[in-house]
Amino acid sequence: MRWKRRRIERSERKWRTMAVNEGSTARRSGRPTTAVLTRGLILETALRLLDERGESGASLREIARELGVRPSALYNHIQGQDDLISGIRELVSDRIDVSGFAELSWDAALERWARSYRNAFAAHPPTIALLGVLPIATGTRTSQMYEVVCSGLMAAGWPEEEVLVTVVAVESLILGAALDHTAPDNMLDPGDDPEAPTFRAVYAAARAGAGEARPTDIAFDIGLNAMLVGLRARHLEFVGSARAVDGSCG
Amino acid sequence: MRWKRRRIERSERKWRTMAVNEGSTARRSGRPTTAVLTRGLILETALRLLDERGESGASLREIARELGVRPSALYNHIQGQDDLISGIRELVSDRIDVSGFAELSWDAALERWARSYRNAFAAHPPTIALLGVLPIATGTRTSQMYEVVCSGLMAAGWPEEEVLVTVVAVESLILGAALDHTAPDNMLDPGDDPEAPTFRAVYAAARAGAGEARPTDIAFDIGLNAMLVGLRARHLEFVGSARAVDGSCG
DNA sequence: CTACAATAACGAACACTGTTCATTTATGGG
DNA sequence: CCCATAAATGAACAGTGTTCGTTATTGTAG
Repeated sequence: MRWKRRRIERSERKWRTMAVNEGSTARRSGRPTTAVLTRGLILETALRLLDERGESGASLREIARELGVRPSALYNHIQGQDDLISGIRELVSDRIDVSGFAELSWDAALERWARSYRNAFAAHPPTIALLGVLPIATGTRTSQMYEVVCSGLMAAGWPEEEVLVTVVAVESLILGAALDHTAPDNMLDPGDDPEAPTFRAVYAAARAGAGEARPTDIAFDIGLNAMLVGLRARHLEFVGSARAVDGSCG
Repeated sequence: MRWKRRRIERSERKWRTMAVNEGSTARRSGRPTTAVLTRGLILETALRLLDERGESGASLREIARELGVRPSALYNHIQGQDDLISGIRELVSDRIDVSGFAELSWDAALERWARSYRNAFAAHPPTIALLGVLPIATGTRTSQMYEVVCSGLMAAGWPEEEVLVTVVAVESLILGAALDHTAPDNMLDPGDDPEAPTFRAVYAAARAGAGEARPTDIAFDIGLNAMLVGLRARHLEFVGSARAVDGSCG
């Protein structure tokens, strides 16, 4: 006990000496008494900066500055940039709602899942492109999400070899829509291009028809509904169409 | 004339002096006799490097090196990186096939357009994410593409305020699918995750069921077909369903 | 109680990136 | 014939991710 105190006293003396030279937030070299960083803290900070400042605002140096730490300190808790991105993706994936598969019909569940999926990533634009490319680690919550979705479709009678491609198809629409949601509202603005009169008229009509809502949201609605109509029709081919067709042409 | 010649002779002497010190491909300062760069040449080189070496291989410095030029020389022909990306997008957009709208029914034309659209960008992965975010310049060939597609849908009887959102909906699927096409084949591989048995079974079945084809291609087929089914149904609501329904229940 | 390994921070350096600017040289129009 | 303009170089700047050596603290085994 006494020895420990003595060591601490020595440290405090040194620290006081540094504190004179540096600002109050500066930290001298060596392991700090109480840990400053955590993998979780780094990931949450990264995601927050991503939201607040956009893609460029979440560099390792920015994250380090926000945490009051030198960039190299981050490497004690994360492998590197790829690892950081994977972690962020897990954070975002956590917000995807798969509860519908336990309560609703397969198509209603798929719709709820798709909407929350899109919203989760639309809220964090820079992660979209990254998500599509990096392999998902096994044993993660992302893996668990796919498990629930696939189980739901299987239980509803979809054939085994058809389930995954169907999920991927819907996922493509979701990610594309999330990407579109990221874009500025005037991305497709044809301006006064004289060689694109129809495009111009159609663009104006879309903006007017949308009213309060953003066109990109309406587009996702239309796309998702259209795809669900098509999938329901396809589902009938597998599950037996007898009951569904009966009565349609009474 | 004499003045000119004398200047040239001086230049040549200097050049010979340089040539001793440097390799044969080195170029001294000052405007070269025959221009080395062109905006078009830069864009094509960039796209080629993008394909050959992936996203990271097409930095300004890499492009400059490939062209035997210093990075700063590029700025005489392009505004900067954003301008470079816009130019590349135009190059890729050029390969999208809109010929169907002059020959086929609206849905068949939309399908042809969608397939070539996806293929064009799937061939150049890194441009996908960029495309979704940057505004398109007016008066470009991209703008012209939208003109043709929108005109086609208008002519088929789609209501004016519905055309653009419908196009955007299909485009979302296309870009999402192109993004998915980029990902490695084993991206969704659940490995031997014991907590995801259905996911594993479904993954194995999808790979087996696909045979030669890539699952990502099948997923796009399913998604596009499903969406077209839904859009045809929606189209009937606008164009009047009398003729189409007649005979379906004879 | 004390050595000692592991941990977690700093700080300097490296190899990149996009971009700007002054300089040098060549071309083409008044 | 001259001079503005164009097109290249080369040096510099601020930024990036990453690695490495150093330093100080902690936990643990002898």
